[in-house]
Amino acid sequence: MIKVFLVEDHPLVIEGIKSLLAEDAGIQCTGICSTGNDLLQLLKTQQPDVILMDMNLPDTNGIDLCKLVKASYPKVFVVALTINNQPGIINKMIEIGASGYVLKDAAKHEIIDAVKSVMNGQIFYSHSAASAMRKPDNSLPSLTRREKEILELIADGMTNQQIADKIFVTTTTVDSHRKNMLTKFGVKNTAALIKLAITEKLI
Amino acid sequence: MIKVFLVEDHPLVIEGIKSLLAEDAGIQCTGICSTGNDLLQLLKTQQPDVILMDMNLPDTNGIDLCKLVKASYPKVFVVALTINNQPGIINKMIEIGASGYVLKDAAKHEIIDAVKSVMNGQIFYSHSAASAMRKPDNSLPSLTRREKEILELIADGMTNQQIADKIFVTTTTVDSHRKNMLTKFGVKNTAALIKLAITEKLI
DNA sequence: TCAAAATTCCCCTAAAAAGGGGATTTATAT
DNA sequence: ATATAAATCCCCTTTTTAGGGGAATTTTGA
Repeated sequence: MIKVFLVEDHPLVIEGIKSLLAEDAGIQCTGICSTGNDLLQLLKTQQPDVILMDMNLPDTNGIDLCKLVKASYPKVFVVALTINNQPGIINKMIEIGASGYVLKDAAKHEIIDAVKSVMNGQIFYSHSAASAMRKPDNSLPSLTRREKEILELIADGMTNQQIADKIFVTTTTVDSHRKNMLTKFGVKNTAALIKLAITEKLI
Repeated sequence: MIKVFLVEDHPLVIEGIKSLLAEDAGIQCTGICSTGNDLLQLLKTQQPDVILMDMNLPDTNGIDLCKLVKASYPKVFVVALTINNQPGIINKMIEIGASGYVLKDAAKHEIIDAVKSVMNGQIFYSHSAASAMRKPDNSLPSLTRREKEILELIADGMTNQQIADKIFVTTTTVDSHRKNMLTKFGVKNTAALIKLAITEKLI
């Protein structure tokens, strides 16, 4: 019997997954919680074989939570659940020790497939996650700490001058970072940069 | 026996709602489809009492689909399902004839409550939808057709000049629209405008 | 039908961003 | 230790946007 924990904050999705898992006699859902903290508490008393973990939790994000879980319980398999298929995030999750990635638009059977596959030591990708990754070079450049900080201030409507005053650098520095970002993302102006940053969840 | 159609494209949410509805003996789910078109086809052969309708479908949006449904089948109650609680959309849906609005983070019982309430002729809001509306003046100005068109081009990185050439107006016209949007949303520059437009799902 | 909203267009100036070229000093990771 | 990346700073010019006025013509909804 495979024991599964479910970490998910949307009651409707919880219901959906519960009822899907219930259809398979070899799988038992032994724990459900809706926050990262709840999961960490629950893990102190019992460990499942597999954790189905939503990437967008109220108190944390999938990357950090997965890191924490794998650090303390390396033998527990983590399968990421998410609505957004960002190849960057998928790779990041696998890198830090997750065993699978299932998009919420996955077909019904894919949840059960995922649980069983990772128990065999395989890495499982749902059909749509796999196709998202197959797309040629979908990997975006990443923002440095400073760039992210500045980009967020730009998105808030601040000018180079205002940002410079706020973070105690000169305007040329801020402008350099801005131009750097335009170049590295291959966009022509700030408007396109902001759009890309938000839709790709860089900020 | 209340007959319910479910229009939803995420298999996991379908499962969740199906299993929730199955818990109530007075409700029967007589049709499930995942696109607006499928719903319109299905309605030709049979009409339910209530339609639970996701607002984000692959081929259409909730507003348009609800309009179409209510135009042909005014006696069918429509309950909107959504993950994002935008007070503007909530009001719009009720305005065009929907009978309820349930957020996907609603508690389990709220789906069944919603179905039963609207059958009694009431307007039903899930707890979180209701609290979203109670927030003082959360309503954002809306974009006109032209403004939306131009804003999308701005977000794609085009300058006033390039947009003007594309839509066959002068640059001053494009600039007027841009400035209008800055004013009506109370933001200082285009970067902040794009951020707001994307996060509020205006484009 | 008729007022309100949307769309279009023009003037002006000042401020900000983009595009080009560099260069130096910290960090940081192999 | 030492390349590599990140962060800082400077020059220059041109383009674009912002901020301040208006005003005419369509559309559209009540």
